[in-house]
Amino acid sequence: MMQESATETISNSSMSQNGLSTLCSSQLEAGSRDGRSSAGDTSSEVSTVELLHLQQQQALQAARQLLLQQPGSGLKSPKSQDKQRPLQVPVSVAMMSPQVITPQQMQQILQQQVLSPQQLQALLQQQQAVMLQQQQQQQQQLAAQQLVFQQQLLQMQQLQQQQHLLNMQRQGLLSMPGPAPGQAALPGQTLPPQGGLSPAELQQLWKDVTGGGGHAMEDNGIKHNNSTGAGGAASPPITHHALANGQSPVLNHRRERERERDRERESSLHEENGGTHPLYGHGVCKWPGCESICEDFGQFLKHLNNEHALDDRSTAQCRVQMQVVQQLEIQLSKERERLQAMMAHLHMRPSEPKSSPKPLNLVSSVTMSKNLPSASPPNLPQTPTTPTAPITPMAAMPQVPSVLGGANVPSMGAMRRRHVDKYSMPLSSGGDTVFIFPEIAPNYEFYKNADVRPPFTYATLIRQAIMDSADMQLTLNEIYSWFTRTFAYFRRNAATWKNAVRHNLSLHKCFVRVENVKGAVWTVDEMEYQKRRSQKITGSPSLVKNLPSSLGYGTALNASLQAALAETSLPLLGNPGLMNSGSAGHMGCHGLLGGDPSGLAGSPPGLLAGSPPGTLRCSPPSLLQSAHDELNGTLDHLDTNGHSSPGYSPPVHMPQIHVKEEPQNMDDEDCPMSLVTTANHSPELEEERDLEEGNLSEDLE
DNA sequence: TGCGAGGTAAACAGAT
DNA sequence: CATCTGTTTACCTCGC
Repeated sequence: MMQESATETISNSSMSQNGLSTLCSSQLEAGSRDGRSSAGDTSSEVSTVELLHLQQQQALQAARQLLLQQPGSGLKSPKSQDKQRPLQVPVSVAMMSPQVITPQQMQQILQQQVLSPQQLQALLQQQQAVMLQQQQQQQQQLAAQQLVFQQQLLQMQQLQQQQHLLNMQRQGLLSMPGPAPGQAALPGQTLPPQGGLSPAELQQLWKDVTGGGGHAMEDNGIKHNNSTGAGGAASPPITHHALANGQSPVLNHRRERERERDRERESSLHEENGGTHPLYGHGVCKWPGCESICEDFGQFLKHLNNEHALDDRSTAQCRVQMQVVQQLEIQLSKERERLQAMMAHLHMRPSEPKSSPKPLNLVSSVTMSKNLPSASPPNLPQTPTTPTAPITPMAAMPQVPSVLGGANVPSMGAMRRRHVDKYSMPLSSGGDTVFIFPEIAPNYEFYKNADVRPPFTYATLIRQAIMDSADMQLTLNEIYSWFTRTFAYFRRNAATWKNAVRHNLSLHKCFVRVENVKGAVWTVDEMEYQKRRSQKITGSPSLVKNLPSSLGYGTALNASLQAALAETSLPLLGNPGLMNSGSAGHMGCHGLLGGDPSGLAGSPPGLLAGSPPGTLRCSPPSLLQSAHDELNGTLDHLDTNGHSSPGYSPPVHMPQIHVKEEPQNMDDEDCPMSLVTTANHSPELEEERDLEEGNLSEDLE
């Protein structure tokens, strides 16, 4: 819930517009059929959706027929695709059914594009013909005026959508991590399970596009598209967005022109912006996959114009980015649906009526009533530290009323967001921060960019920081840097939270100060930490008492139990061997279907309930799904003594080994959670003006 | 109601 | 002397 809420709030606007646009498209089609639908006619939603599906099926059929007529066409069945001649199917599928496109297909599309432009054109024409035929058969009257009106409306909304999408991209909200070695996709970019691209795959796509893949591009559709002149080079030959819905190519062309105008306008706006550019930060070009160093803004502009001009490669990169965004949007819609269902189940007010798209709202109507952020998505990364309009921290937190309370309100004083912390489990992966939050894991980027207080205790964060370091030890200043680097929230009020950090370091025995050559460093006494944690758990009678009934998110799923789960994997994190950032989004798939978390007696099924068995997948996991799955996987790794399966070795830095003090509870610690590795060196963070200086470079080492 | 956990503020001392 | 680091105490809210 937590995660869903945050994700929703981040991209709500985009999704809403997209959804509206899609709906409008459907209605447009329907309107041409029965001539009765209108933009505000919600009663036609079902039928139009069905019609859309029908049209997609028909278009798919047409594409298959066309391809089957071609010699060497490899379309026999979806299973018949092999890697030698894979593209015919992917292209057709990609155009007609975006949600079933597989990563391989996408890659093939981008890399090879076996279909010639003529074939594509023929395919489109045939698709259009089939659609028209279908319409003629079923349609008795055509309300021409309505059609025109709806087309206009559609264009408007398409325009808005594109604008917003571009904004989001440019603001880095949906930024694609560069292909830096060891860098993996962000949790927030985990892609949907329904055949979407995994972050790693998208990463590969970027590499392909930015690297050798560009040549393949030039040899295929894009170049041809340029020659056609329609929309210029920025118009991809296969506009996944446009064609995905099986809509008329004519309409798509129009949209492409609209987008082109949009891009131009945006570009000019940025150029007038005077030294700031969403693609430029900290002397580095933030164009996906670039990261070229630019001394100043002028040089950046030069670089941008030279290296990222309106050419085939840039177009392809832009297209991939669009794919990323679209996948995220699809995922967001699904997560939103799930959230709605969950909230409905819990008798909570739905955050938003699904049928009423709204601009980005970081504040859930369920719990938040103040500090309403006026920031739209584009503002989000730019104003994480804006004190006047802080993003209400708990807005993205779990929809548990007692937990939420506007922890970011400065006047709260000692008011706690007590258990919020326990819903989460920060993990680390040697170098790159890895957060596995059952509820908010995908929002790592969110916390990184938004002025939202992380729902973790200082102790947890400090431990995370230390475990995140290469040698499991940090100086105080490095801990500070980690805080500021990882959470936008800690880029202000430094005196307050730094004092709290010091206070916690001194207060908790689990933090051990070690005199080093360079000075004092802080380490984590893992046993002490676990001891403290287990005391928390065992000290809560309700934990055991409520175990049988903890089947949901209700009170039975109490804080103690959640704390046990939340911190389950913490000990593991320091093991660099477990951290393979390259497999982000895929790890944690092992043994996830085991189901019975016997090692954690009474583990909250409610927390795991979001994973219907049929929906579990290894690649790519959905945002929330992965968290749930990973939690399952963690539990599966437990034996009955609460010890984890092989893979965890105690941190060698541990100053003392406490053999005693075995956790009495069904200890769940030392269980590997799935490791969603995130790129942790986003330049956006460093843009914060009050960001603590220094130490940023040391992270890059 | 009491207790413990956690957050915040502050005082203080030693080191740099 | 200022700042940083580290310790300690006090007070607050919250959940149990």
